[in-house]
Amino acid sequence: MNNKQELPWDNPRFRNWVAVARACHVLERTLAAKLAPLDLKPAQLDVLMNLYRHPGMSQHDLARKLLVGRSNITMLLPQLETRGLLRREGDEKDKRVLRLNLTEAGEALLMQALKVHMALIEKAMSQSTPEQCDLIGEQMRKIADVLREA
Amino acid sequence: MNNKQELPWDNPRFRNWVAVARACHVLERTLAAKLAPLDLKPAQLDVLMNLYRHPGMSQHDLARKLLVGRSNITMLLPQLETRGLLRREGDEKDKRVLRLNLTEAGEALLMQALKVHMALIEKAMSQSTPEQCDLIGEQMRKIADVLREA
DNA sequence: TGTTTATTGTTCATCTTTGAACTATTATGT
DNA sequence: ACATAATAGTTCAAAGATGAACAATAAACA
Repeated sequence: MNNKQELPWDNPRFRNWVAVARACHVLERTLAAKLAPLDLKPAQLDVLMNLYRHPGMSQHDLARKLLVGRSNITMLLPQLETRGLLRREGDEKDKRVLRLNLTEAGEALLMQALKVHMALIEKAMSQSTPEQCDLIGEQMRKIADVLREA
Repeated sequence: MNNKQELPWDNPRFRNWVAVARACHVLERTLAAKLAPLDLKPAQLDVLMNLYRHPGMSQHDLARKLLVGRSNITMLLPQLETRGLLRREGDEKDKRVLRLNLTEAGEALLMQALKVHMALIEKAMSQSTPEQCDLIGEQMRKIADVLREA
């Protein structure tokens, strides 16, 4: 009666993915700790990074990039706007959308935070050779693609 | 004056790690959706999985395994205990600790949830050859080790 | 033994995240 | 043009996660 399916823990794919998830979790927590002195959280850093790379993007686009709901963005932005790290200005052609841009201060803080983030990732990824590192990135991009259609 | 450090996005390690983080995030969200019919969240599944593998573990040990605070466990368990998925019974030798065990129902639900989880991971990891998959797991375990000392 | 220090689990206040309902605006189709 | 759909952003209540402070128990050690 006991449906003794092959136990996942005997499956390499399962074990290896668990390792991926754990590594992600640990790095995220570590990043949060190292970012604390800048009074910045990982989620906020993600916002700054995306605005730097895509100036003038809308909140909707930002939410999609970050894989979170729009309401999350609405709650997240005021903190950063009040601190003078970004500006929200209405689009002239479409009065529904708000265009987002980093301020000088925002860009400056981002650069500081990126040093921290970068150092952490260096530490993590320097465990691998450049070839291994690229292979990992490539496979992960495939995974994200394949799952987004699921 | 502008400290134009090498921009992270030009750095393969950075780009590749971002891919890892995204893949994790997408899989987590997808898992949450697929687990909804079982009225189970990823965090709860993590609990059941750990109790299955380590019967009788304490809340403290569970928290460490899951990389969360003890209070998190305290808030998480009553839901599962009320549903009859696990039992908490005091250790006789050390009256501080509570020993955790799955019930029959908990084990049954776990098996169902594992099918879902496993299918998702299969889909994700089947993008890679077994060798690539093992390499990924190996590197990720290294990363987790190296960061936990950070 | 008796006192101090550590450990386990809980409580509580706070902060995030989430999704559904809502408003305002634009697009679509007849 | 007009009615209907879709879209951008907000609000709100509920659920989750976090860390500090706390009670009970155990360990260390003088």
